[in-house]
Parts: sequence; C-alpha cells; structure tokens
Amino acid sequence: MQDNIATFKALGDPTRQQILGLLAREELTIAEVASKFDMTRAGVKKHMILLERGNLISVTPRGRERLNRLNPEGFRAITDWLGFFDNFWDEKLNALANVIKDENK
Amino acid sequence: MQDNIATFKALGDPTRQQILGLLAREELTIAEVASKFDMTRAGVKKHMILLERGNLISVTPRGRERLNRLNPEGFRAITDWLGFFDNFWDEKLNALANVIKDENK
DNA sequence: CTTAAATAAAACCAAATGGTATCATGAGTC
DNA sequence: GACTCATGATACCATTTGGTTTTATTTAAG
Repeated sequence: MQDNIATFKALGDPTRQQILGLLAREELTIAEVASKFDMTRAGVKKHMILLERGNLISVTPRGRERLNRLNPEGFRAITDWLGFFDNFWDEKLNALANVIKDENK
Repeated sequence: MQDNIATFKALGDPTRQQILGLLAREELTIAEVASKFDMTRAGVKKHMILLERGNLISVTPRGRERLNRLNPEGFRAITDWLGFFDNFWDEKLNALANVIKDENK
C-alpha cells in the first residue's frame, strides 16, 4: 500500500505520538490506553484508527478485547522515504567539499 | 524548538511532499513552484508556510523574489524521533532471539 | 515617478479533524 | 437465557485545513 501520507498524517498529532510511546513498552487494549489520557474511549478509538491506517499499529483480538501493538511497517515506510533525502544531503556535502577543494588548488 | 509535530504534519500531504521533491533538485521561488502545479500561487504559499513551520525549508530573499531551499533541520528532527523506535525494534529482536535460544537449550 | 512583477495578507468556503455523547454488537459469566 | 463489559459505529459540534479570490506591499525597469 506504501501510503506514507497516512503514516505521516498519523504522526502529526501529539496524542498519537504518546500512544505509540505507551505501546513501545507494552501491548494495550483501547480501554487501557484511554485510562492514561483525559479523553473518552471513543476519542482514543479514533486515534487508533488513524494509527492503524498508517500501519503504525496492528490489532489482534483476544476474547472480547483487542490488543494493540506496534507495527514495524509504518516505521519502515518513513525510514524509506527519508532515505531519498539522506542521499540528497550526501550529494550536497560532496558538492560543497568539491567547491572548497577547487578554491584551494 | 524540537516541534516534530509540525514537521510530521507538514509531511502528511502529497502536494507538500512533491514540493520537497522539486526543491531537492533546485532552489525555487514560489511562482516557479506554483507553475508545476494546477494551483494558485496563494495556495502554494500556504503550503510553503507549513513546510517552513516544520523546518523543512528555509527562505532567503533575493531582490523582489524569495528563494526556497530544503532545510536539514526538519529532516533531522524526524530521524531523531525514529531513533527511539529503532532502539525498540532491536530490543524486540533480541528478546525473540533469547526465547528461541531458551527453547533449544 | 509610473508601472509591472513577485510576494504577502486577508476574507471567505467546503471538507476533514479532534472531540463528545449515544446506541449497537459480541464475548464471558451467572 | 439474562447480564455485563469491552469494543464498534453513528450522529453531532467546533476548529483546522486546503483551496480560492481579492487587496496590499515591496522591488525592478522604463
């Protein structure tokens, strides 16, 4: 799906970044996540949907509850995207180095 | 400022990602950027403001026009943020490796 | 100095977002 | 079967966003 737009969009919100921080320590149900915020379960749920849409979390049912955990896919999508620009900075630095070399020769 | 929220928010839009792609090849004025899109200059300008707010571009005046170029700061902000989770994946993989080792001993 | 070009700034509009409260559903427990 | 409990789904509200058009403001060129 390579929809890194949805991934970046999901990361552009402080609440969702905090949720990811929580899930980095342990898998949690929606109710457990909601208990850490001053927000309704329904409100948290909507954030979870956006995180899921960005492939930043995945959900697996366990009985009547659902466990949310981090999903590497979304993280990899933005790492990949960044790679393109890392390339760019390298070229810029090389170009700069060449200019300096030319000036000194 | 470390407002990576503004940076992620700026990246969560396809038009703005395309603008960054253009600026990776050459510095451009707003009018030049706008000429590549089916959009008003004013519309492009608003995107540029969001990109600037996320430290993804920087603007320097040259006569009556303004040159827009990529700014490494925003890119570094999200690379840094990703670092935390890279750490997380490493730990997960180590934990998994240990489980496998225990099962085989 | 007048005029044109590039940008900035403001008012406005439709659509998406972050949140709420309310109702429906599905799994465990008695 | 009846009853909770965790979740899902929906309708609704205020604010932000992506875009337009229109109106300044600054700089270059005659």
